[in-house]
Amino acid sequence: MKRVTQLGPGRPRLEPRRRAGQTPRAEILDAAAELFTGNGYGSTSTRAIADAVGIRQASLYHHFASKDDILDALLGETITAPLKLAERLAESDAPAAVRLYALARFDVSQLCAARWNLGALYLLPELRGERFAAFRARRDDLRRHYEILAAAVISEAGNPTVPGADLLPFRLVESVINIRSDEGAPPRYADQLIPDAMLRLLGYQEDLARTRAAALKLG
Amino acid sequence: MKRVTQLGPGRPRLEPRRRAGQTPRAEILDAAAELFTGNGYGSTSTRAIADAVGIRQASLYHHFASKDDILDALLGETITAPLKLAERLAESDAPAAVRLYALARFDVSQLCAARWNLGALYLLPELRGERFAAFRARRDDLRRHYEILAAAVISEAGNPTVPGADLLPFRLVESVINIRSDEGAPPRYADQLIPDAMLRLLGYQEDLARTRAAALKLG
DNA sequence: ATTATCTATAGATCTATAGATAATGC
DNA sequence: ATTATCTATAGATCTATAGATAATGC
Repeated sequence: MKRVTQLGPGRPRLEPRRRAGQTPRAEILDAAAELFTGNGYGSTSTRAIADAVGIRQASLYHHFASKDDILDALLGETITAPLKLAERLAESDAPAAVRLYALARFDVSQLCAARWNLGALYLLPELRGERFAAFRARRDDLRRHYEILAAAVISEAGNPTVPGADLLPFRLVESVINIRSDEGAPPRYADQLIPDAMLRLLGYQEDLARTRAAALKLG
Repeated sequence: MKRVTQLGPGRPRLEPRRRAGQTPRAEILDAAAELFTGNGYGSTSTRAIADAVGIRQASLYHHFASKDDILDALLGETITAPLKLAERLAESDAPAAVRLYALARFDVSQLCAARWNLGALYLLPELRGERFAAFRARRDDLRRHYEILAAAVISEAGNPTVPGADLLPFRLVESVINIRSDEGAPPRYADQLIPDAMLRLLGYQEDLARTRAAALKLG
């Protein structure tokens, strides 16, 4: 009879599988995400991660060369999809407000729906090092996409607005991370509240329901 | 001749003073703030703090019982002044928009001017524990002051706005922390950009220059 | 043969305590 | 006497490596 703990080659584990994920790599990432967001990155030991997976501490090193590599893999996952959408939207000829709405809505939905609030790790001082330069560059890219779209919305709307307002849409999206962290859950209807709020802030006066509908077709 | 390293009783240090602060306690807090915001909380050892101050690791324990106590003292400092102002403004009979403007402007100015970007520590998962319950309660208080003022602005302005918008002023203030972290410096004129933006978001249509002037008299 | 795990451990930390020492201040 | 520092160290970690073992798959 086949044991549920055994999915392929390799010496069997002493403990049954207990984490989300079909591969050891996915199990490790799920456990690390829970611990990093729950107890802190620097305060989480490789032993704690291994214990949460149900393997020995040394076995982690078969899948990741270091704790940094685990963090990098987790952060990378969060940025790939929105960045890809941003690049696709940059090619679109839809109005800037519709494209910004689509990007923000997608990004907010992902931040709300994710199993763990990984966005809370973006402010980690540990990310300053060379090790995470590639991650920072991709995140900067995403931020620039927001700023370009925001500037275009301001210009297309043609209404007076606060100078520097183009910085704020990206930060409004990030605010979902803080709300989720403080209140234990994302705000209700965040995927509507945040995009609506950012367009109003940019001086956009058109009908938001229509803009939203157009954005949904783009996404 | 009196040595500069000696400010009072106690065995002399082996190394000269080098940190901001007139007391050992202040020197330790300054060094810890630099390291916590630069390298991460969990990744900063008590030895690293002591080295940055120029004392022995064990000497820290004469001033703080644990690393947690150092973090708590740092966080407490950041919240005291804005909370005090919020309590004073709650008594005022000025229009809600003026009071919200005054609070946000003060809070943003402090976040921008602070020697270290301590706000970046607010998302630390380490703060979830019982140890930091008092800090969390004070921060929740401040957040509620923002939400009450924001709801009052929406109601006084009487213009249509996005449902849930009352959550966002507090988050716009926090965005200064993220901008400072990502760009290395606070946004120019943040103390005007952020309060202006939040009032517009709440549907406030009056003249912002006049509101700002009234807020400055209140502060 | 390849893979994923295991056991064992080296060497480097890290936090916190005990107790000595060298100033000031009464 | 009081204070702030020092030296020394116990005991508990923590990361990463070396090498053995027990599966699968060809």
